Amino acid sequence: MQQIKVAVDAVVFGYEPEQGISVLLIKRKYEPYQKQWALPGGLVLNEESLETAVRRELKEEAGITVSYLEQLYSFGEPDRDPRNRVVSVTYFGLVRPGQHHLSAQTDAEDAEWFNIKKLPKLAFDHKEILAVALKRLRGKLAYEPIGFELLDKKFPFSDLEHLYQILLDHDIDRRNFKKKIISYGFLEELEEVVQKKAGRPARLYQFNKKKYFELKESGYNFDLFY
Amino acid sequence: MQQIKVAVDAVVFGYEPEQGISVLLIKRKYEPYQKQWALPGGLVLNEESLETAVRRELKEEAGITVSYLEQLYSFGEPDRDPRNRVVSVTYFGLVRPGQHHLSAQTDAEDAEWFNIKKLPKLAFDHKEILAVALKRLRGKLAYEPIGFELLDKKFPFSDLEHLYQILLDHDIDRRNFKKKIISYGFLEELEEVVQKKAGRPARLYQFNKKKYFELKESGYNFDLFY
DNA sequence: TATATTTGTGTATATTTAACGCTAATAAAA
DNA sequence: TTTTATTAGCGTTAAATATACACAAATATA
Repeated sequence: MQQIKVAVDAVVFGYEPEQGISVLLIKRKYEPYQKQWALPGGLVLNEESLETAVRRELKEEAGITVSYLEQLYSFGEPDRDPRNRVVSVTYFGLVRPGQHHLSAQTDAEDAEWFNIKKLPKLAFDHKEILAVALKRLRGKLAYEPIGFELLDKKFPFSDLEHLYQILLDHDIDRRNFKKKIISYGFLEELEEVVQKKAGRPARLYQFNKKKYFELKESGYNFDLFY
Repeated sequence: MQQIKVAVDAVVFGYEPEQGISVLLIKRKYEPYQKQWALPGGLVLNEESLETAVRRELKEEAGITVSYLEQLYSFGEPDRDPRNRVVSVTYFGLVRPGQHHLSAQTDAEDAEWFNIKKLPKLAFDHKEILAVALKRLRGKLAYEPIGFELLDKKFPFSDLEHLYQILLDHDIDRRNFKKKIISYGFLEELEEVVQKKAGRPARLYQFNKKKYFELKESGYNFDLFY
């Protein structure tokens, strides 16, 4: 008789120009790893799909709705949970800054954003899961315009620049970067401008998903290593 | 009380210059979908890791050992198995031609290679799983030298050419292709030659994993769309 | 009013990719 | 044994793409 439970866990990233990239963690209310930080997640209900389970947990534990969600990897080592065997199907999510605020926790004692460079000790094998998620984030950024899911719907070009700089962890040439992104043709320049601090006001841009999918269908291949 | 079972399934591809790309299928011995073709796989034992489970099933059902294995995706829709809910963690495998021969079936009535262009009707949601695997195969081929896992250890260059041609489904320029592959520097040209049918004998090459990983570490990025 | 800060923009050079066809070596057929 | 068919092996040029690089415009702040 098989004695294995199925859970889902989510690695949700957020970004703000001021703070950089953060990941959503919850503080566990119960044993094991009581009061330690962990990825949001939990057991899958008998009748719900895996994705539904993740979205439900994110809502319950942190009151959050993601703008992007995809399956990441499944972790199933026999001893990854000290209680009993649990296979966890993990998901990779992104939220926009406007959705950043956290609330409504049930199973969790607390939910907070942690900068990915200042992480606490994590429960279970969640450190490993997070490492896989970060690798996916960096990888995807290079060949899919996933970065837009981390920005507001309308954003100044410099936000995008900055996002790539910190994710790729090196400076980029502003002119060449803009040239390349613009050449893909899935960004719309708006009339509006925004004033952040000092300096010249910046035009706002928005991502056009429809155009992106058209390009993708026609076999275009996005490529932003740099 | 959670009532979900955990299974593994494998999509294993093989390649032979004559036949092209094939996938390994087994004929089911028992209900449901009795006598239909399906992907090899089965329930995970309580104490074994997921990967161990896949390798065990491949051995039991088809007597095969893969040269490459990685996790593909997890399928968990509540109704994907008519008996009870089963979450399947699927794997993506490749075998070399020398390992192609099949044998030793227990749960399976039969095991056979099917050309990916001439597939039978499949049990469960296995058609969908296969589609994801094919997408992965084509995708990976373009940015990782995974093709070598489908060839013999020593192979003439034309085998590699041919493999890419049928996978990418269009002609490639032989000269440019060779130039590009050679430029990566992870192929070794051997003294040996081989005579296939008519025509000039071909030099044999072999893949040098060590050099490949060195290149990869140093941040090289393989790229073979074309 | 001067200074600091951020946005916005073009060109020249180097590198990479793409297009292209003939000769060499062998087996098979005449 | 000669001819024919088949596959392997190889270099150059043109086009496209990527890279390096610096100053002016618009605003807030001192």
